[in-house]
Amino acid sequence: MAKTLYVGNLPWSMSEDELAEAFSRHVQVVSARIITDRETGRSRGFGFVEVEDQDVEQAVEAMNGTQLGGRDIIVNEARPRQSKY
DNA sequence: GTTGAGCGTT
Repeated sequence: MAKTLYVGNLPWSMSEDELAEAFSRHVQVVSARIITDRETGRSRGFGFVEVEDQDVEQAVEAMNGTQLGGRDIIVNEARPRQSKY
C-alpha cells in the first residue's frame, strides 16, 4: 500500500524526476507528480509524492523543511483527493 | 523572461 504526500513551496523549475530522486534517497518512492497549471502548463510550485505506507513518517521527517532546489519545502500527508468508491 | 499561498486530472 502507498500513501500520498503533499509537497509545497517548491521552486518553479522543480521537476517530477528531481522530486522523486530527492525522496528516493530516504524512502521508496512509488510515484511523484508535479502539479502544473492546466491552462498554461507551468508549474504551480507544489506536487505530490506517493510513498509506501510504512515510509510516510520517515519521508516527512527526512524531507519536511529541508532545502530542495534552493527552497525549504513543505512535506505533509496529502488530503484524500476524492473518494470515488 | 512575470508569481509564492496552497492540496492534484481522468
